[in-house]
Amino acid sequence: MKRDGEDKGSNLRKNILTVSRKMLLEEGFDRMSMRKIASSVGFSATSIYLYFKNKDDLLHALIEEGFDLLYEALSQHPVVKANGDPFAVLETLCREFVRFGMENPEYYEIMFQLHPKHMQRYPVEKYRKARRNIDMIRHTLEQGQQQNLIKPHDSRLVANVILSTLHGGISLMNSGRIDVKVDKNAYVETIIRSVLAGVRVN
Amino acid sequence: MKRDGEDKGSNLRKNILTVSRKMLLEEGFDRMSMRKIASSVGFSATSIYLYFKNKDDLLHALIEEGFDLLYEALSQHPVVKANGDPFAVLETLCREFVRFGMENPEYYEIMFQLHPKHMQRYPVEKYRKARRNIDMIRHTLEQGQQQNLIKPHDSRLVANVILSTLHGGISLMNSGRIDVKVDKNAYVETIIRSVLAGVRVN
Amino acid sequence: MKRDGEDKGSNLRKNILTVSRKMLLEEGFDRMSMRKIASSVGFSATSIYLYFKNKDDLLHALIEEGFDLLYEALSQHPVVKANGDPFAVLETLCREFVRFGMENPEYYEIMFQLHPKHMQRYPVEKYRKARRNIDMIRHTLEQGQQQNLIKPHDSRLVANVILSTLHGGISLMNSGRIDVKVDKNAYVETIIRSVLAGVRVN
Amino acid sequence: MKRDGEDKGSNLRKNILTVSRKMLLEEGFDRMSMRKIASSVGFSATSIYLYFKNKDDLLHALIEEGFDLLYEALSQHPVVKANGDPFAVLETLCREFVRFGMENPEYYEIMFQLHPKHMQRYPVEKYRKARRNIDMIRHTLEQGQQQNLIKPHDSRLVANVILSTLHGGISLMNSGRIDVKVDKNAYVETIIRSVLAGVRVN
DNA sequence: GATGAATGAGCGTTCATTCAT
DNA sequence: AATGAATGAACGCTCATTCAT
Repeated sequence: MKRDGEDKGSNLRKNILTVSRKMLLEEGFDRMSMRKIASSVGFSATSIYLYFKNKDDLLHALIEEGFDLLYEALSQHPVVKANGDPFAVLETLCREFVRFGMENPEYYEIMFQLHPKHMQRYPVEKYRKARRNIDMIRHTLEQGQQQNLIKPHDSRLVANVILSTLHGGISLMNSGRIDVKVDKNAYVETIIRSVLAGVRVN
Repeated sequence: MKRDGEDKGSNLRKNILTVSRKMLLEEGFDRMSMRKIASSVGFSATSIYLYFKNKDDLLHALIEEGFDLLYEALSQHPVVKANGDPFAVLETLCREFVRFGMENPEYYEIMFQLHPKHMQRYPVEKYRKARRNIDMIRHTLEQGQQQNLIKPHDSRLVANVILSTLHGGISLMNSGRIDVKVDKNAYVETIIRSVLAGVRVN
Repeated sequence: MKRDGEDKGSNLRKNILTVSRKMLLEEGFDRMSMRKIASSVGFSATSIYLYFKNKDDLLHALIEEGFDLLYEALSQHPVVKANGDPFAVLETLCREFVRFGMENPEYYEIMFQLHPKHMQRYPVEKYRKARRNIDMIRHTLEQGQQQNLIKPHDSRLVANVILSTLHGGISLMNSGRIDVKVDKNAYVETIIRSVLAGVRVN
Repeated sequence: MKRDGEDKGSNLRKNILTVSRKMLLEEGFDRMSMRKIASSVGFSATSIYLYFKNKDDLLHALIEEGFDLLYEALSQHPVVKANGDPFAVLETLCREFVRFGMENPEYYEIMFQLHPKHMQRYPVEKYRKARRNIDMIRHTLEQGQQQNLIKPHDSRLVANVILSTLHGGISLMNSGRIDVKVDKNAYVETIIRSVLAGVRVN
């Protein structure tokens, strides 16, 4: 039941992350405990500390994974890879972002909602991973601006505004704050269209 | 029967709420504990239970306070009371909402971010207070539509989308997820302008 | 909801006892709390202390009630009142005792099982009430002895033995320690018959 | 995986059981608390949970110990091991049972009086240990029946009745409900004799 | 006769973490 | 590389009781 062949070496680290992720997804962030993770991964509670300094450290690793996953989802999408019409790319980025957020609410929570108290200890170098995603949007905006498809505004600012618009939708959805009488699809669709409309050159 | 709140000018009850709010702001929701509140307010842990049935009850009282405060801020604003140009009213509502969110991050968190798990026990009658605010936006939209100033869309849907756009900005700001290189004022301004532009009849 | 006409005077005392008894029967002894009793009787928690010095005091009053009730059941039974054949009386006393114990398990518990810790403070004068019941058995035995129907043994001793035999049955039944495969009626019947057979002159 | 008990010669585990037993005796079951046990055994409250999953688990371990001890006392008695005259064996079993009950009131209470509420979580496999003891009585009865020494009644039923007769005596004695004027030895002796007389073929 | 305010003590339990091995 | 033993701190909550009014 415990260690089998695969657990050798620092595979344990990966196992811990996998289990944590699962627990995060299934039970939520604050129900995720070191003990439960340890016992679920088949090792003693102490062993986790061989791979993660403390709970925050593990948490930060999870966040990093989340940003990697998101980056993967965005950057590997065919439309994005094709790198054709900046507008189509932008739309894809938006849709993928929303999809990611709604399909991985707990991941999304630690990535974008987690209380700043936990972020103060977030290692600086890891912010880069978080920024990669917004940089994709920004980059796409700039391409569109060069082709006169997108309004010539400060791309950093606009990218952040786009992100926060999408975030608003995901966040309210995930925390059940959207009026039950509102159709979820229409809601998402409206948000995305409003984002695109906001930047498009008329 | 005590513990009902409204009745009685109980200072302790108010103190508890004040301290809780502060603790919420400074330490985040899940670090807010009954015991800490009690000791911080200078009473025994038991005493809190004279005024609040349990932690959720206290939490709900805080949320209610937040919605009252927000409603006050929105409904009492001169421009809103004047009830003139729907567009001006809408802009005011947006600005006030953002201001409220950024000036009261502690309230804002429990009002709009708190995990649904805690909302399950939220007394139904209090939902009305939460809805009052979005209804103001909706109502304004409808007035604008009648005057052909605002696009004729489903007002409920649009009101929710507006709210989530504003929410996205507030939320990311408050949780420190906005690029430090982005000017906060420009950021907020852009969001509000984009909201207004989105609904305006061209 | 609270006080109506009947509560005047020390009727409250009776109400408290009634409610306690109900709570005792429905929820068991250690779930019976002063607060719950108070709120259930419609008075403030403090009011109980006007009528009972403390929880033990209330408990002792309940025990006393129990013994009164038992005495009532035994002494008022037609067969007992008729005071005819001592054997018939003895059988009746046994049956009534068992019935009482099985129909009022929680009462029975505080009367006959409650941890001695609680009995140390039991006021001496109240022991008399407890003794009245066993004295009835004893008295019946002596009557039977005079008529040469019952073996001439120390009646006090035998009465106690009879009581403990019955008690054993009740106690094991009530605490679920009797083999499920044993028919409850046959079990009780056997016990009672064995008690009677044990004292009968052959 | 720890906390399984049998494995490991853990002193602490034994200490916990010893202290619990003592506390049970001195203060009664519902005054027995995990924290008091811990501090009495000289460890932190947390440590108990390294050896027992929870309070019920500890309780069940105590009960099990009790049944083991009782079984030991009964099955290892010379007369019982000799397995000669069923009547002598039966008498021995009765005497040993009573002796055990009176010498180990703390064990006895949880084994035979503890409120069923706590038995609901009692692991099924442990019921077997509880049954072993009554089965010895039953087995002896059957042997006696084969030799025409004991009345041919349903052995299961009779065994249960015998047990409850003995139990009644032990229980009332241990809870101080026996008239102080009754000689304890005569009392016990009478009970045992009445049990034996009840089953003997005349 | 009755209450509201308040408390100290206690409960079972979970948690992240440390340390010696 | 991994563990077992142990802990301090905390948590939400309930309880019997007191006291001033």
